[in-house]
Amino acid sequence: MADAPLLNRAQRDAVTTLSGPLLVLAGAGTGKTRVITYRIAELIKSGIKPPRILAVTFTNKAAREMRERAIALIGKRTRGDKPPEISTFHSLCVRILRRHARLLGYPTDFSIYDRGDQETLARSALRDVRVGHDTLRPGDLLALIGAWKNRGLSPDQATDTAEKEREELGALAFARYQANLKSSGAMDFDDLLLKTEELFTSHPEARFAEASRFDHVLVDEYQDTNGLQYRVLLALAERHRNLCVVGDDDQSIYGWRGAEVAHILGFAKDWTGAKVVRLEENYRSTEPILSLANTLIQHNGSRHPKTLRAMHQGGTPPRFLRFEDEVAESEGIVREIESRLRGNGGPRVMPSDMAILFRTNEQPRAFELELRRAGIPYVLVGGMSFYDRKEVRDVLSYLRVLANPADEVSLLRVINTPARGIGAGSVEVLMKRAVTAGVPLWSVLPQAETDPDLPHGVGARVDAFRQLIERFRARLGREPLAQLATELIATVDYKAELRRAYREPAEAEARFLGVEELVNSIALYEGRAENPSLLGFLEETALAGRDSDTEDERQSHALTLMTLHSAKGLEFLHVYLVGMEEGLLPHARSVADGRGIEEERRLCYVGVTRARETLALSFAKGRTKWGKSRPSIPSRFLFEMRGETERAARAAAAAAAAFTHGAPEAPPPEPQDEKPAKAKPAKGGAKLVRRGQTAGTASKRGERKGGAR
DNA sequence: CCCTGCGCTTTTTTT
DNA sequence: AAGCGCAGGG
Repeated sequence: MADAPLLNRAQRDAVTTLSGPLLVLAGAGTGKTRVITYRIAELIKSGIKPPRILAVTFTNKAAREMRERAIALIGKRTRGDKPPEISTFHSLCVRILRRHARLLGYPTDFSIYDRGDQETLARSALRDVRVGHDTLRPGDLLALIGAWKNRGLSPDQATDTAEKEREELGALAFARYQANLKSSGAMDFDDLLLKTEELFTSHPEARFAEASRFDHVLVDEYQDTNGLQYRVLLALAERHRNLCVVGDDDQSIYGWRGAEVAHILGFAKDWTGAKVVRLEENYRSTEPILSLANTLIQHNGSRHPKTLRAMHQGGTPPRFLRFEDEVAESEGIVREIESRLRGNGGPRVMPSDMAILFRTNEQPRAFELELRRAGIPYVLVGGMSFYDRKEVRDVLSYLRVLANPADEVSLLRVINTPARGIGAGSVEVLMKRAVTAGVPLWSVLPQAETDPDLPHGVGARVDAFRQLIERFRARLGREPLAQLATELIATVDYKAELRRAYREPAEAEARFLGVEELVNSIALYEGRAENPSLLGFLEETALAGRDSDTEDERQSHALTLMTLHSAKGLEFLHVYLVGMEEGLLPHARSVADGRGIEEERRLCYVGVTRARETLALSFAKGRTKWGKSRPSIPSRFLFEMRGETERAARAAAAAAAAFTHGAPEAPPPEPQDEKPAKAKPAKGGAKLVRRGQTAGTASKRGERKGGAR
């Protein structure tokens, strides 16, 4: 967007309307980040003190970027002054809660439970409430709990509203889940918002104090605000009403997480006198790409009607690529990328100019393999992250126990890792003691030595473990954290544990590198933070684990692989949107109701509008799932984009038939001439490139199979 | 208590 | 294909 005019008329309007509620309906690529940062600068110019401005984003990465841009704009003016508060909803709430946790009966050093911890907790809660034979899966329970928390329901209220049996079971497990969180002195992601709301309702003075810290509130990606976030926002902004929200209803892709488009659609009603500014001039994409996006999104019924105008004329038409299967898809696309990197057939391209976008986290596998073979640097955003690795989680759990010994999920994880003779049976005995006494597991460990129910010798081992933790705990804050962590890892001999668990020496070594990397990140944190503390480090890893500075650094010279959800807000010169198939995009689980399809369509729209200069959409005729190959039907969106509504309907019908009968042997989804690869280019002239399985492809595949064994 | 191996399920997106 | 839970032998 470097070549956009300084500010166009609408942008200027949004930037200079300084007070009262303001809704900026900003289409994709219309410069909304620019509007927010310029607005912050304008507010400061008008005399508002920077720290009295709060800007809220959805990801830490977005917050970091906005902070940098804002500082670059206002730098001189704020010398010596505190900067504006720019953070995500979650870190904002953590900061609020740390100040008032005691009022809610939580320790100030409460732990933050991420998705992995939530699953552990969900699993154990389900074990406790199991009735009869059918039970929920942890993932299903978490989805239920998330929905309840979003609506602000307590476990009791959830029980009252439960209708189906699985909901009753879920509500029961919810009660356990929440009780365990509480006794662990821990909050999950939703709790951070929920407890903030609770704080604001039950302690008006705390709410007043927090709301009084700001005169202006700005919110990015407002279309993805859920009920909890909305209510926290309301509490912070309702006094001064200087609330500026920026978003695009066409890019609302978090409905499954409770995001309500209603919030952005109804903003003018919720905030009387709200001014509305529309940004419709797109500075990102070339005209053919944008027209494809416009055609697609017009198939959605419930939306603010708007049409983006391309400021960049000319450009190449998007291409549609057809492949035999997911392996051919990755081979074909990576070969094309290789040739682009060499500068064949056009200007030379850097890896960082390109992105491969997909719907689900299993899709990048094939691409990773090919990219590694080709020696092309890439970063996989999201998915199995560094912090999901077993060895990293183990060490983090040790650290979390040091910070907050009541943290039960972490304590249970490390109490016998590496194995120190405290088996599952003994842990169960200890747990019973804790439950009966109504105290955290940690608090009953001192009595283990004299516990008659523990097998001989176990009590002493439990006590040795407790003393080990106490010893390190006492040293917190007195010496560098990285040093403490290194020593702890050595004392428990975690390296030996890895050698035991991974018989392949190379793998054990690689795993230990992960541990060392974690220690490095602690050292980096200590160097960077103003007031380094164990709590601060853990908070960063929990809230920002997936996007760190180092990740940013890597991304700056590598090709990006990521989900459509992660791609929101970003842009790339060249985009490959892969796996354009029924069941994948739209995803099978979203097809059930009409509303689901619209969100999938928006997701596709987000993908298309990430591209600046070129866009390729690919699909495979078949795809392997659990070792079995199944035929695929081209996505209805491919047809919709090209104005072939009739064919889109047929693809949808074929998909519905294939999914309901669930037959892998279903007849070929549609006659040969239905395939986009054979269809005539639509108006706007999409150029078609066919890539089937060639002899070269086949032999290459043979090679890899041979080589992999 | 610890380890191995068998069988069963798995189908979305994330702060 | 892969990860998890569980049973059975050291």
